[in-house]
Amino acid sequence: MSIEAILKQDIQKAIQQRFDISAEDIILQPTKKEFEGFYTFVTFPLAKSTRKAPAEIGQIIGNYLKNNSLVVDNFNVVQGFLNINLKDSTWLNLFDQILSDTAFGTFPANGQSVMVEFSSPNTNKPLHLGHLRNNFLGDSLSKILEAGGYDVVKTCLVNDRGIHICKSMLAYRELGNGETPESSGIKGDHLAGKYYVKFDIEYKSQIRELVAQGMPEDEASKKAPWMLEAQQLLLSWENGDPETVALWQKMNSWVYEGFSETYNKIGVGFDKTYYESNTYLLGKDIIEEGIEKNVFYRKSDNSVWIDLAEEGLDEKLVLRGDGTSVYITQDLGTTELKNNDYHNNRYLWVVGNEQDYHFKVLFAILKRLGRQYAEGCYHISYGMVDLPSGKMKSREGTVVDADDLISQMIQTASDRTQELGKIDDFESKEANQLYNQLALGALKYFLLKVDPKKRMLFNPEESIDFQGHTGPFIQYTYARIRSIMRKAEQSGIEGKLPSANYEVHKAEKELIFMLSQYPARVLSAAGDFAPSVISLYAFELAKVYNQFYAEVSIFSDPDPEAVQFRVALSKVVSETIRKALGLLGIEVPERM
RNA sequence: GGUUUCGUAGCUCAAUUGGAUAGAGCACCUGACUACGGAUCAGGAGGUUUGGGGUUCGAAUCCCUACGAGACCA
Repeated sequence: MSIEAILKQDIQKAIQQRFDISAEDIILQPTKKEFEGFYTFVTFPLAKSTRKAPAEIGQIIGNYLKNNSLVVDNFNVVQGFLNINLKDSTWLNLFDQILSDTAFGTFPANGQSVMVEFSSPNTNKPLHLGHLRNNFLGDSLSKILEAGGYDVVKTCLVNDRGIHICKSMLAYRELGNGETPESSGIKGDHLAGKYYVKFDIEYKSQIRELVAQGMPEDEASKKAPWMLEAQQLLLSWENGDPETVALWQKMNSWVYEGFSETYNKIGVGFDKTYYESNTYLLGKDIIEEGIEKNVFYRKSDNSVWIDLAEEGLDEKLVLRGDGTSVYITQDLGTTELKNNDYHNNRYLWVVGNEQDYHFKVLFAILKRLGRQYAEGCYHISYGMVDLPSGKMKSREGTVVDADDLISQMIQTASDRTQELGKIDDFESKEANQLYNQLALGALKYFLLKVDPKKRMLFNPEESIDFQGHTGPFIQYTYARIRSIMRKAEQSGIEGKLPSANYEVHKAEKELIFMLSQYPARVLSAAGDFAPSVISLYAFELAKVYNQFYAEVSIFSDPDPEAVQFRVALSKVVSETIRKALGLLGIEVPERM
């Protein structure tokens, strides 16, 4: 049993014996820094049932613990807060438990399988900052859920067809002059994006022309020649016109090559990729089924609808009058397909909060249709990334391109490292690897430290910071410990637990306490789908270690037991940092 | 217009889900045994948690309201 569980049980006994009340869940919180102790029990809730003052209750329970609990050393009471200190032997015990747990922080398989869909790019433009938040979240969550005991399937649904793709195809056909990634030296996804922008420029000028001729603007935007042509191209594609399909395949293959380069660079991958071009026709049979079951109904124009007023939602179109799909139709079909393919217990979608309503509708429909798997469906809704100038808009060219950003970060990592001159003996390959680790560490940490649900601001100047609350700060702490480990090995010092009468230093207790929290944080991150929980933990652990490091001397302590103990502590901290950052998709360097 | 999310130090974010004197980082000041890695550590300053009501032992957190920002549905 864990120390914390023992402590809770002892408190429960205290309440039972002293007040004759059976307390259900005992909740302990970490004691605030300005007070003495490590665990705090709040006694206010017991005031009513015991008819005693909170401070008195604290005294009574505290005294009981001091006399009867095997783990408690002493206590103090401030108002209704009972602050508890553990015995030195208990601290050593706690550390021993951590030390001997080879799978510390990872949980055995829980028999649950979960599918995480994320990334889901469009093939008409390269990835930008918003995609990075999505990718990092999805990737990190998959790792966290795995550590939490789930069997995880990572999937990606590529939006590879539709009017937007046809726009870049059209612009390329008209203005491309046979340009290729090879001939132009432009990365494939950026090349496609270039023509998407060209379409928009030409299209807008066509609208202006029509408006100048006296046509109202909304009509002009529908009747501009290139818009009509793009729609024509979409029809040709749907009819399988060989020329159109060939162009589509050619451009998409460029994009995929570009994407895979970026995915490799950021270390993200998938177990299964679905393509919308294969799934966009799915869902229509489900519409038929829904009509038969009277879940859906037809309107006079032949369109099909569902009324979700009972769920507090609106009336929602599920199939157009001309029989063509809308987004929700495809999603119904794709979800059914996923379930047929994998039969998972849970289906998660990492998608921006702009689609909150869409997913509410999707899940509500699945429930109405009686799909069992609907219970396991969940939208991991995350906030948009804003810039100091406001929202990113691709049409206004204010997007932060993912590839550009990564290159900039690598450059900064390289400059900063060379300035410090600590790795002058590195081969250039080693050095480049380090710059990559630092650049991605900084970027991933920056995007993952914020609660996913909240929208966040991306300030380019702050994000490239390598000091303070950043990925490189934590990486630095790791590298520093590795340096200590090398020294310990050289001098033949082995890390081990001291004898039972060892007097545990305050800084050592702080470290053990932080370490002991790790497994609970993993579970909490998995439960809340929040990598930020792990991010903050890694930072706190690194900070506590740096305080420890400044406060005590590891190698020059006269007591050899202290030296060995601190080496052991340092080692576990480094491993825990490596694991925690690993859950964020961040690598750790031996030196930096 | 309807629905919905949010508003915390100058800036970016926390606050163990209703608990103590609301905490970190950046930026700004002051300091750190000639030191096991200074990409670090210690300290200072910085707050009416958007305003106003309410609920209770106790509110940044829950309810109402005003203002401000975002998103979605047409």
